[in-house]
Amino acid sequence: MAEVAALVGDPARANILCALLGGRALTATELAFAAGVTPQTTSGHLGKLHTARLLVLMKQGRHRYYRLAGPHVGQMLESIMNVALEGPPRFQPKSRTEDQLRHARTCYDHIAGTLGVGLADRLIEHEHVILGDEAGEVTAAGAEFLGKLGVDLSHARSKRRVFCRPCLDWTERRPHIGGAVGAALADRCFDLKWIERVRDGRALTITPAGRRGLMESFSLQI
Amino acid sequence: MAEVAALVGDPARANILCALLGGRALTATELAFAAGVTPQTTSGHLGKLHTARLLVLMKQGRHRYYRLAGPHVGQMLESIMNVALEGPPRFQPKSRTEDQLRHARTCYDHIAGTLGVGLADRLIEHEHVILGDEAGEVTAAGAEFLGKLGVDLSHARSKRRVFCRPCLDWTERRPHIGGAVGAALADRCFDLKWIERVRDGRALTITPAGRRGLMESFSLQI
DNA sequence: CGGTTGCTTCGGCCGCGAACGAAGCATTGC
DNA sequence: GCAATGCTTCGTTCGCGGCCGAAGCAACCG
Repeated sequence: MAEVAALVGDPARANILCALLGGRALTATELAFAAGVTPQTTSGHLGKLHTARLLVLMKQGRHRYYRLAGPHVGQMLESIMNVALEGPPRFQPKSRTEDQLRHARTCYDHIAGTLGVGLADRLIEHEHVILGDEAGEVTAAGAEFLGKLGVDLSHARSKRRVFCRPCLDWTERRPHIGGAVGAALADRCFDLKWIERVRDGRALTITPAGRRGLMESFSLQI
Repeated sequence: MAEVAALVGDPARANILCALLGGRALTATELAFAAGVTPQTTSGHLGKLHTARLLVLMKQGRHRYYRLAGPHVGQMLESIMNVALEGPPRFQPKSRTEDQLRHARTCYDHIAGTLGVGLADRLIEHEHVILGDEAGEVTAAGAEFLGKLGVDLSHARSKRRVFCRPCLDWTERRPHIGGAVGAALADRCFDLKWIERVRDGRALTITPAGRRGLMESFSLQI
């Protein structure tokens, strides 16, 4: 157990894992950039994370794509973040990308940040979703609403993962929607080109079409 | 975030935190024994864990009692253990206390191990409790059953914490019952003297009275 | 008051491991 | 074929941090 924690406990590796919280598989070089160290150092870190089975590897040509080994790893990282937030206030320089992250980002595979919390608020307000402390459910009205939006709920329901759960947002400190429903909603937003990924990181931008769509469907002013 | 993980990443500190997962407040010397290092080294570790607010301190005479700062810390530790279990199989020597832990132990404030999973199984089997992946609920029949046993559910319900949730058992690899319900049930078992703590650790022994009671109330053969 | 116990602070030793430079393999492209 | 790119392995340096011995406080006890 200490070994796993020690792996996350190194700043470079923590950066790597956070970058992978975006949910996408990234190459070793991209991760080297994210970690802020040279490729050869990164390679060592990736090797350790891989043999400890925190990451899985996909070889493709001369690229090596690394992904988190599964949701349990993401959940662990989130819980560590939560504890870190309860800690003494830390000095953290504000930056451009930091603001973007606060605004909208992916959280493993669903939407977080101001946008994620806003979506959750609207869905709860209209009783499309009921969100408890540890789990949530989509109402009949919510299923219809999301269905009209084009979100594939039946596919989400068939998956072997938790259908709907709250996920504590580390910037807003309020829950957004995770689980299969959160992932399906995020997928649909990508398909509709409402949101787009920024470079290699977790940050998202809302497109003009997204601005319109969110206003029409969710009455959400960005 | 890396700082928090690094704190857990040291073997001595990991031992301290695991010992405190028992839910009780322990003195610095007891924790030194649990960690396997000298008191002065332990003191340094406790200082760090305290300033990082993973632990809280209660001074009582010349003793200093340390406790986990809250359920979020316990939850983090559990999630790290879960990931550690998914990792490559580790060589772990079997010991007497290890067996005791597998058999019955506290998990922060509720019952885990063979006993904890057995209790959960029986409650689910009789539809006294419904347990999902991320949350659970006590049925009307279950409330009556637990009430007759003397478990104070109304008090548990009034608390500001999650009422009933599954907690993945790291030895049995199946869920037992956590949350306020799990804590209330454990409290009652202590009151009835069905179970007793072993020394300073998390391990529990089942008393002869407990053996009878568990058989009569839960048809649980130990 | 000493004496004991519980815990912390100080100082110095030592080892692990993170970091990078350089070189070694693969894969792709011209 | 040669060169470029992507990534890893090797070897070395070096600094952080865990560890303990000794000493310093603080609280109880006679």
